[in-house]
Amino acid sequence: MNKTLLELSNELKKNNIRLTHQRLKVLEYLTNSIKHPTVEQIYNALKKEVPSLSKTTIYNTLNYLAELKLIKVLAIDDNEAHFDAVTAEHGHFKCDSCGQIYDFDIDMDSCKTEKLENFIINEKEVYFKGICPGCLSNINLN
Amino acid sequence: MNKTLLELSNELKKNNIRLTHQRLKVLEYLTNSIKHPTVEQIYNALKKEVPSLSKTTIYNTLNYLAELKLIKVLAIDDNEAHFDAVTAEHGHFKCDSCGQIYDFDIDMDSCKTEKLENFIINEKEVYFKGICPGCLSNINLN
DNA sequence: GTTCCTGCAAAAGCTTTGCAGAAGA
DNA sequence: TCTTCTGCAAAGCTTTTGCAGGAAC
Repeated sequence: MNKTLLELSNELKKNNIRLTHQRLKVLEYLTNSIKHPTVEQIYNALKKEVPSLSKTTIYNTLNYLAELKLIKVLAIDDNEAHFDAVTAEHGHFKCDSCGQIYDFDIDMDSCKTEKLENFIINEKEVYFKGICPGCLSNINLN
Repeated sequence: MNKTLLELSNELKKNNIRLTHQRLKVLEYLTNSIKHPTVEQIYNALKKEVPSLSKTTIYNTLNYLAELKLIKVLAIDDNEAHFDAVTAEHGHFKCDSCGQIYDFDIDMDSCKTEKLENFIINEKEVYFKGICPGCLSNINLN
């Protein structure tokens, strides 16, 4: 369940964060994307349409959204952060071969965990890594 | 179940990686530590005993161990990598208040997950974040 | 003696910060 | 008009790389 552009926009307005042209474009790209883009990818995708756009503004916008918990920052990649407009609980699988990140359903409440009785848990991240089916079939063909 | 210094040493020897004085000290520190240290922390802990030690050597050693899957690199912290000599499946909880990382038991096979039938999974990371009991009781006292 | 390692310095890469001019409300 | 934002340049950090001297075997 992706957050819509309208939802994000309204949340920002509520928090007195101005809806500039650049920010709307970043939000639009993020909410339409299923690929958990990086700042670099957002920048490359939008620079034709918004030539003046800077990475600073992208960071600025994403950091606001993350602070308001409207998006998630994924640390699944060693080099750079990926951003996800889907905040509902789900896991992420990163293919070590092609680098693509896939979503998968996971119900953390069904997991047997222990020793966390007196902890307050605000955030749960699940990262799996390996080889995706597409890369697997390519390997088998060779 | 921590890997022992002897186990790690033998594995390195098997892989033709020389057991220098510096590497043994890094291994020793890591296997005796339960706190998932960073490169900075290892460096600060060992520089009195091994004054010439450089961070380059610590990175070098840890990267070898990680490549051989003898230790795990934790991406639970946004700023820097933490290292864990325990490679058996378990989750990590990071306290947003004090920054400490706690281990907890988790049985991933008991989790309801879907959509990963044709994926090869080599690695599973589970990161929870929130407030630990120690910080909670401090907050309540104020 | 050969090979690999160490540690310094420099480079690389992602992210943040300072600030003057521009845009939003 | 007043406040906030943008985008450039520079700085900050962690991590990697190049390389000459040194240690391991």
